[in-house]
Amino acid sequence: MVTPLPTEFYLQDTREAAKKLLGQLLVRTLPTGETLSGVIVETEAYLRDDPACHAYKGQTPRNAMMFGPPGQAYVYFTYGLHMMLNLVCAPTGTAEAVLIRALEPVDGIDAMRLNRGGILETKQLTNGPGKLTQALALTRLGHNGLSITDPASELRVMPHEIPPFETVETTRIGISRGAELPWRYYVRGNGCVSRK
DNA sequence: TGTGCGATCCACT
DNA sequence: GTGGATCGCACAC
Repeated sequence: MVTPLPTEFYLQDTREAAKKLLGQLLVRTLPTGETLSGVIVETEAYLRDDPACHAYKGQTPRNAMMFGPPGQAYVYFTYGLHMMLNLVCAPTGTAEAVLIRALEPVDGIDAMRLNRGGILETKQLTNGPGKLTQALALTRLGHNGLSITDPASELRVMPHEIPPFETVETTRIGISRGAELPWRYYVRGNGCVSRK
């Protein structure tokens, strides 16, 4: 029986966790019992004292989940349209997280295509943070605060092996403050990465 | 109580 | 390559 990555994984340095999450398997179980999954191929780290971090200015009802224990999902809504999936890292109260930006679909590709509402190439299903939450049917009300370490959880990160790959470190996307910090990581050459 | 803007995506040029 | 959609939150008044 394979178990999810343990809570301890999320207690290491958040940038290290962001790097090591590349190649791991994000698994989503639907209420129907159907399983959707994808390999994590792109992440970004958001740290305390990081001006781009939602928690930079202190705790609010919106970002409260980031201040909670590590190993749970922080799902939030932005641009009036999109959901973002983050994994909370560092000890309770620290408020650091890893943004999951892209997946390579593995299981449940037909269901993902339905959730995305169109005939799309497989790599188009989850090659962006707003797209992958839609493909996996993640919502703020339903999944914010969900454990990702509990084997019975609807959403969890499973240890996974993929062929050796090169990790690219670069600057983060879509932010104005702290934009110069090289805390975005992706699998070089993977077609599902959101943007070069 | 009002206003500005954001860790984006997609259609259209 | 560019701009519109669209809404919750933070902060100013």
